[in-house]
Amino acid sequence: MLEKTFDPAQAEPRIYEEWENSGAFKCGQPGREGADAYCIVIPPPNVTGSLHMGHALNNTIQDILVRYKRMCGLDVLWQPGMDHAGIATQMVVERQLEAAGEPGRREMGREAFIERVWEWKAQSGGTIINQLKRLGASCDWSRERFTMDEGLSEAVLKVFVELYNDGLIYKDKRLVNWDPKLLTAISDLEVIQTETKGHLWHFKYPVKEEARSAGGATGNKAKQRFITVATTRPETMFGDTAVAVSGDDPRYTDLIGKTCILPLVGREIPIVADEYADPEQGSGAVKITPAHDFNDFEVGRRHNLEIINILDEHACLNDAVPEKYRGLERYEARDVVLADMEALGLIEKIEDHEHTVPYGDRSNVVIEPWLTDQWYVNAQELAKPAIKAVEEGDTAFVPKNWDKTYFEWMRNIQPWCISRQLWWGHQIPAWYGPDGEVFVAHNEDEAQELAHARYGRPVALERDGDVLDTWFSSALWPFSTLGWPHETKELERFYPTNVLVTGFDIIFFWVARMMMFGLHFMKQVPFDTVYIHALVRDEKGAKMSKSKGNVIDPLELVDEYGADAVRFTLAAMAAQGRDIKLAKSRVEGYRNFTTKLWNAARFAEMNECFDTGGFDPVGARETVNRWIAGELERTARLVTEGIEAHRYNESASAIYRFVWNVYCDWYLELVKPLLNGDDETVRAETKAMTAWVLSRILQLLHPFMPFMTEELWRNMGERETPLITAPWPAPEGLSDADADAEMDWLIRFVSAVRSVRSEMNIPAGMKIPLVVTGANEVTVLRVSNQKGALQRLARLSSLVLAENVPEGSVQIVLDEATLAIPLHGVIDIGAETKRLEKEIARVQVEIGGIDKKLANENFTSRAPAHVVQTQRERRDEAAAALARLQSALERYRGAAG
RNA sequence: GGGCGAUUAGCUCAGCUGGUAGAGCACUGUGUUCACAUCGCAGGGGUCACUGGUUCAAGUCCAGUAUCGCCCA
Repeated sequence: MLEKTFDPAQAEPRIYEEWENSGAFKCGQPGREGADAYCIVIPPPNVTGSLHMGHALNNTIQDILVRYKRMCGLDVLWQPGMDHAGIATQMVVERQLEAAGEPGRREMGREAFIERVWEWKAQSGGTIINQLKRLGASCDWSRERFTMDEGLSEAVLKVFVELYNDGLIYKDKRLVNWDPKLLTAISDLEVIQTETKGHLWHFKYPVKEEARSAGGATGNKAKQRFITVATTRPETMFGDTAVAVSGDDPRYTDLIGKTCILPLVGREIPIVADEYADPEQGSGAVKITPAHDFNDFEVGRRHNLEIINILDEHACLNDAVPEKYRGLERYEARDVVLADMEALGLIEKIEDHEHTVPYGDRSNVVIEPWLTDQWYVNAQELAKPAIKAVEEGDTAFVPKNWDKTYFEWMRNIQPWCISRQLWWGHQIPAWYGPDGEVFVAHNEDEAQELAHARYGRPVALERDGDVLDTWFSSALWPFSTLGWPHETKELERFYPTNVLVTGFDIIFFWVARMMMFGLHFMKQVPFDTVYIHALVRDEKGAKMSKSKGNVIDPLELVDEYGADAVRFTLAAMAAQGRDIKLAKSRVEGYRNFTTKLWNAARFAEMNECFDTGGFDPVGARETVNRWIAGELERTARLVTEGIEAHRYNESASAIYRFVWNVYCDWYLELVKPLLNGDDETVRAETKAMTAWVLSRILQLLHPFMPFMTEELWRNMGERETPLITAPWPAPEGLSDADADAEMDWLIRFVSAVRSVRSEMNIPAGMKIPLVVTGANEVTVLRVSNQKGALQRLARLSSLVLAENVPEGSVQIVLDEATLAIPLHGVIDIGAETKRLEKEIARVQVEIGGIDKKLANENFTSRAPAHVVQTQRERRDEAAAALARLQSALERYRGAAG
């Protein structure tokens, strides 16, 4: 016997273990050698990460696809793994060392530190993997990969060396986003631009050519001309090498080409005309600090300006500034500069000013644009085929409009800085000779060979200490995890993969880079489809983040409602193109749905409806059975189409409606008498159909709620295979229009009677007589066929056919017939009259509307014939109903009068 | 500044290619034999942000306005 309720906490781990032990998650299952392959690579979560709602949605969608395709008979690989998250991981371990009072990273040295990171990973890394399992993710864990694994590292080496040899990786001195706390370069995408209230300081720089006359020490200051520059970063003035003004700005035209004297420093710097200076902004003149501002760097390049780096790696002033200021931290320096400028009377004014300040997303300190030597990938070159592939549809975004975001970024792509000043990661395979010459090779021996060839003798080589950006290795994920650079059978079989499922915020991070490297090294796109799902937000629509403290922990929801309910909720809310604002009440509602299914199964069990196999629904005789088979098949089609089109919410709502509003609300109620009846043939067929439909429900629901469906599958039939590897329902041509029409009529009949009962406050327990009048042949037949069901569901004491409506009856118009409920003395004629009048008014409005349409020449001539036809039919039906309602009303009036 | 998107029932949201406005939750009334009170039955609630346009027909297509959100600079 099934327990009274399903206990997810007890059942889910047990079922998951059984799946895993059975090998069902693995690709290459016996019997599927000849089947089509289907592959999804997981967007690798971070080894330090833990499951948040975004992961829950992302992996639920992948698991739905994977389970569905597995049931369709494909050879499925869901390739799992994690990336090594250079900065994040290094920070975690460093913090751990600090907390334990142990020597820091630099004290213990590189090798020992990296050993500690591996230890950390073994002990506490990858908690997210177990969290994914709790969600039911059916990844092939036997193939789990990590970006720092030997195989993936081999791929990284090969890629680096090849791209270097092809000239697509190079070393360059450029401005990077420098994190002065973590002491490494970081990517644009790791920089958070934050709106900040600051100031705009207006500094007066004296113009050399218009200085006061020599010798006038005390001054005829009025004669001295100044140019006023506005800046948000006074402390960078030591690095100024020009002042820029707009060439169209009449205030400054005469100054272009002249020079000014940089206060505090005394350096002469040119005044140049450049479009970057905006006459509307500040004073219209800007100081140019090419070494410390990305825009200024470009201006400097255009005017061939000197680039003076004034900061060290900690963002303290270096020896390039006057002695007084050396060693000052950038914000200390700011205060000193302001004080000194003030003392010189060179501050014209100070305005409040809102501007964006870059912060490191990990360190949360202000990022400094800093001039350094770094390794770069020529992303512009690699982007070309990646852009083309999407333009030509080799890879398609779903929903489509995301390709705009992709194109926008790819077409404006900057050189990709891939070196990081960290220890945890793939160390760059570059060795330097005594003269600084670089040798890029797969290993030191090979580098030595190259060096030997150059120097003609063995020399000491020093390896580049930097490591590669984590995304460099993540970019190889779709093929490195399949065994590349080795020609494995998995690589052959599963590349290109089918779909990448991810959030839009990841388009730049992974999608773009995977596309570039996939195309370059495999000559094929890494995936046919990129499905971009919604972002999960909190109830108010804010992005969930740790700092905001509005995070809903998916595992808490799983504890509370079960994994099935959480998954179903996410699927049901995963409509395309919209964010998900998650409310707990939705999860609760879908938990109730799982309970409903459980109870339906218990009902089936109590009535000995077991799926013993071998039942052919095509041969069913009973109308109700033929009907439910057709309804099931229509639902199966909707569910299938929904998944195929990535419209998971449509699949979810189709199966939800079928299970609850069709199977439970009507079918099970209708078959109760049959299951308890005397007709053994009917009974056997109904038992079989009840069980068969339940099995189909379990199959269709399995991708969405795998645990409960698997549990019921085992308990509700004799099975050849666990549900996870059971086949997906295929269409069998089960629709029967006559059965559908009859059941539709029955449902309307029962609903109408119930409605009237409720309106008239007829006690639920009270059975009432009902007389059908004006019935045509079909209705006469249906009444006879469905008499038991009608009496039971409408709670009728008797059901008869008659010529005339008995006096004092409640009357219900149903198609051509009028249902009369004779209740002498019970009914309130006045209330009934009102009810009918209201109904009449409603129908009249409807008819009026249709008549207006049909009277319109343009409508009848221009609208498609079938639309016009539908309107005519609707009008006829409404008119017939109106006539019957009116005659019903007449009878009351007769009775009252 | 550039781009994307949203505005539909009290709340959270569906509504694909134009053709009778839907769901869940909440609310109201009511509970009959043993699947289910995590439930059943019945019900109330919407000038689909606004203004124009296209069309026989607009929540749906187009333009503009307002408000809100996100991404990029």
